Amino acid sequence: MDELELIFENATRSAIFTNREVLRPDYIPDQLPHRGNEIRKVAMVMATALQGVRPSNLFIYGLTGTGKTAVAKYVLKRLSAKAERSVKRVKWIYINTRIENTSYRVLAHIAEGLGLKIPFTGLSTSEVYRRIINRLNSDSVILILVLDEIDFMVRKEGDEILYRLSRVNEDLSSSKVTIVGITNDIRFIESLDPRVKSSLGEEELVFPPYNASQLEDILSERAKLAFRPGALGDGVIPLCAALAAREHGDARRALDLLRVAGEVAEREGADVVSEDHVHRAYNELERDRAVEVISTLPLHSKIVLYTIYRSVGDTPPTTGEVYVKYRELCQRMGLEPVTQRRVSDIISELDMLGLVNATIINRGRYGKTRILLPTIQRDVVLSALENDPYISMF
DNA sequence: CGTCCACAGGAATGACGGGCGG
DNA sequence: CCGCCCGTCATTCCTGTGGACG
Repeated sequence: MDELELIFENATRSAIFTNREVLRPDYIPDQLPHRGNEIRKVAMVMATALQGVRPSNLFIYGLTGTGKTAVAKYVLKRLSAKAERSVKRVKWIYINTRIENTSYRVLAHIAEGLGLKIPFTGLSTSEVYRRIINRLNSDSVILILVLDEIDFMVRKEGDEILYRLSRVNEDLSSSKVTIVGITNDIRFIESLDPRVKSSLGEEELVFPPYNASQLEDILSERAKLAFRPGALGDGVIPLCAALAAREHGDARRALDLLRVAGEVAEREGADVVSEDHVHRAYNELERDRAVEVISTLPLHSKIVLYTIYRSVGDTPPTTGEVYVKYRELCQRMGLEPVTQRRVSDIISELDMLGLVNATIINRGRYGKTRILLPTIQRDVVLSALENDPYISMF
């Protein structure tokens, strides 16, 4: 066997995985462990469609990786399968408004889902809306619209499409439309126009985060499909679950961790995934995330981040101290520094991105400030910053 | 017990570049 | 293609605040 043949063989035949696709975030399993209550609730709300009655609009809230999307898709898939054998026709369209992030694209997506041909530009949004209405009126169907990550669209476009969609039934005679909104931002609901809020939230459902033992069940379930028998070390799944549980019980993170751990093991030619592989996978994921986030930061945010991480070892700096160092650095780099007010906002942004930990403290006579603690390994941050041509010049 | 520190963080406004509808 | 709008980064001016100090 020649060298290339060997490489290709190794790529196709894994000592670790039988099917790694089932560990990817967009995979929808047949079983959704520990979401029985949620599945039942969604199903009960949606079931009226089978009697030809419009289901109530539903609002689903829950942190990332709590199974919101998976449950919604799962129930609706089952529902439409059941409906094929009933009198009333039920149709559902899934839209991720983080991707279809303008009202035009959302409407165009709906129109396409109804079998209409819509150019990606050229029509006004009201024209697309009109065509959707016409189509629905010439048909008799219960249409369930799933708007995932609905907060993204509203942040960008305002809630006027939601208002329009929530009242679409007033323009319809034979067909009916139900809206299922999904978000992980709880404050988002409060920011809505009260009319939209009451209409969209006819039914509400909160998805609690998974705890460590529930994550273990989810991982075990998938691992059966993903890994070769015996390819997983004993402590691997509990460890992945524990690490992910620490980060708000995010099942997606847990699955990523398990998959990457498998890939790390595979890369080194091990035939069993060990706990050590999990730790390395954890670092790798954290590193990737940090590099990704840091590389897209504006220049001055990078400089502020740099001053915070450079001073590790001394006592944790306050906003004022960081600002002084930041100004020095700007001068050395020949850049105009931004104001302290702006740096204050930059620090808040870095805090929200999880790149630093900013805690407000009151030192009485010595004022109120924030102390900045690093949250990530220093070399990860510094090497990510090196990628910036400006910064690497020092 | 009132001051006053060292900022937090809200509001208004502006420069700038990119995308979109007409 | 052009004007307009919108998001982002930034400034200016501002009011708010917990508690050590005198």
